[in-house]
Amino acid sequence: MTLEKAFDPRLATGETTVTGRDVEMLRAIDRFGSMHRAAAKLGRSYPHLQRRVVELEDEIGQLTRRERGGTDGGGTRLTAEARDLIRQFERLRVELAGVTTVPESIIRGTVREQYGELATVRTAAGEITARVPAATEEVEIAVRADAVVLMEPHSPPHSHTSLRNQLSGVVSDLAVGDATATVTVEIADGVGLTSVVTAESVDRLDLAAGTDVIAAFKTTAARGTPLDA
Amino acid sequence: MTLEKAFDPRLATGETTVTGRDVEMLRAIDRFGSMHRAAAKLGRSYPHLQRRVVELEDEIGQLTRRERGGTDGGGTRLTAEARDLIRQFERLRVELAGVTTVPESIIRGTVREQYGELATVRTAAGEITARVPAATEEVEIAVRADAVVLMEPHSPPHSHTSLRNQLSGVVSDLAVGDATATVTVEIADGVGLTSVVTAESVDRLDLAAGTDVIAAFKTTAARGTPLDA
DNA sequence: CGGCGTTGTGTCGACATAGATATATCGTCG
DNA sequence: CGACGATATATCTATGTCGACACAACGCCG
Repeated sequence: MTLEKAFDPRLATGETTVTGRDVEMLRAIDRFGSMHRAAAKLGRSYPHLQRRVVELEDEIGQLTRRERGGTDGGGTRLTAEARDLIRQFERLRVELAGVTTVPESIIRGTVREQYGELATVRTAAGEITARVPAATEEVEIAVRADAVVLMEPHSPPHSHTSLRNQLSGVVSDLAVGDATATVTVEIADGVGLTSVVTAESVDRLDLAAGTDVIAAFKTTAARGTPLDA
Repeated sequence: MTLEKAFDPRLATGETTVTGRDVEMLRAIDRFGSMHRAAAKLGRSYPHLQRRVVELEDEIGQLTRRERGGTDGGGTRLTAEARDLIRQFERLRVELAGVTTVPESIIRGTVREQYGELATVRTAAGEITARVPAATEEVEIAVRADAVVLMEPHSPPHSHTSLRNQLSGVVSDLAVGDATATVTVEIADGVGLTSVVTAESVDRLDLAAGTDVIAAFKTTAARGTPLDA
């Protein structure tokens, strides 16, 4: 049974929350120039759509310029604020989609020391510093593959960067795609760390199954979730 | 009007989707040992809760061991699969929450060349390679602050890493918190790139307002969203 | 054997959501 | 002044969700 990650993005303000349906509605109004045609194209009723527009504007401010009468009977156009709203929502959707799309690596460990929102965690691959909620012992550390940097093993020590977790390992799996490649580095027995890099980086770092590499990631990119509770 | 990013996590399988409410229900069953008490504590009706458990099990497989009769009247316990499900959901929630919590930097640009899912984009801060949907011209590139690596400017060139975007700039803002710090680097006039690093990295890299630094991020961590549409 | 606290069902009604329908209003044009 | 196509609004109805209530089945115990 494979469970797929999914989500519903929302933009919330005290009272109302803007949903994907609302954004779809605004897009349709923008494209078709009137709420009537937007409602028709979306297959939803005009009265509810119209009320929703008013409701949103009561909360968020003017989103449309609605005019009735005139040679074409009138119509509705979006304001710049509405377009900003759409862009903001789209960015959120893309960012959230990244979470469900990008592979993540899970490393179990036990918390050694906690510093505010950070902690050092002992794992099979050595000590890792990560974001960990307070007062937890056993944790799972999750690292997104697009946050894992691969480095040549014999390069000078990278002490002058903010990459605090640097784990040496061996490439155990390499899937080169169109323009990107998914690389899994075994950093300890049975512990893999997956990274998504450009195909160009695969060439530049001379990566292949069996290659020695250093997999690095920032403390703030590693998130621990409690295992107990 | 500030709109807060929000989301509803889900775990989807062909037919049913597991919602936060379902996970909360499983947690309550686990804690109180019976569906009746779980329903009471959650303030929801037993029949619907019970039906939902059966419905979920029909889709996902056995989640509970339900027993009736006996000295204590029976009760319901979770299976290991149910606990896995809860953990998986919690990880998703944490990852998605990261998106709404971590600051992101937005850089506008125009696509120069597209390679599959990647593209080089001309921006005010120079060329940047990023993930960009096909057939778009004007884009906004979003980079999460926990994916931005800070490096000393005079260190040897980091050509032996998978960090393809390396932009030099000046620290324009520095907010040191409990254990982490939010650093904004001005990489061009009016273009800021925000990074969240550990307080220790601030010391190690000797960061302060006005310091020269290199801000780097992976191509796969930069996501473009179309501006036109 | 009856009591108890469960799990398992069936059914009803309250409530919110959304489409369907009807009507009023508005402003330009022929 | 009437037609047209849009906005604005009231109201009815279908639908789905969920709590409320009722009742059967189960299995151990006193």
